[in-house]
Amino acid sequence: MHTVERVVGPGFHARVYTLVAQVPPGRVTTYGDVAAALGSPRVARQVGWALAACRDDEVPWHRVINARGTISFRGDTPRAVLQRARLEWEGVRFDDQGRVALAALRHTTFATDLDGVTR
DNA sequence: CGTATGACTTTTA
DNA sequence: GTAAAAGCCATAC
Repeated sequence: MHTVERVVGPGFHARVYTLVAQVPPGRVTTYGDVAAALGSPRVARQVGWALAACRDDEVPWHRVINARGTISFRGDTPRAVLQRARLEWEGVRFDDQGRVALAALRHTTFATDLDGVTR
């Protein structure tokens, strides 16, 4: 199915994919952590933007949530439901508030391997 | 090239 | 604890 033709377009996306892809299953990370791994904790928005433009099934975008430990969705409810379903399917438990144990599942150990990526 | 928006974060009240 | 405002950078028009 179509492979990703242009993963490395803007460049930023490539790094986001790499970091997110390094997040182990059953674990979650926040946009800020990914942004911080990229070098700037303020680019969290761009991280979300990169994931929004992401159509790569190989990228566990569902493992990326906001700093509140909840799923971020700005009008795309189906997407949030899908994300929660995938996380639950991986073993992530949600509380009554729809939040995950961010303190325990928060993955901040990123190995910036930009070997195969532009750099 | 300039303006507007955005799957966010953080600070301050 | 919640609420509102400012900040940051990239994509889209």
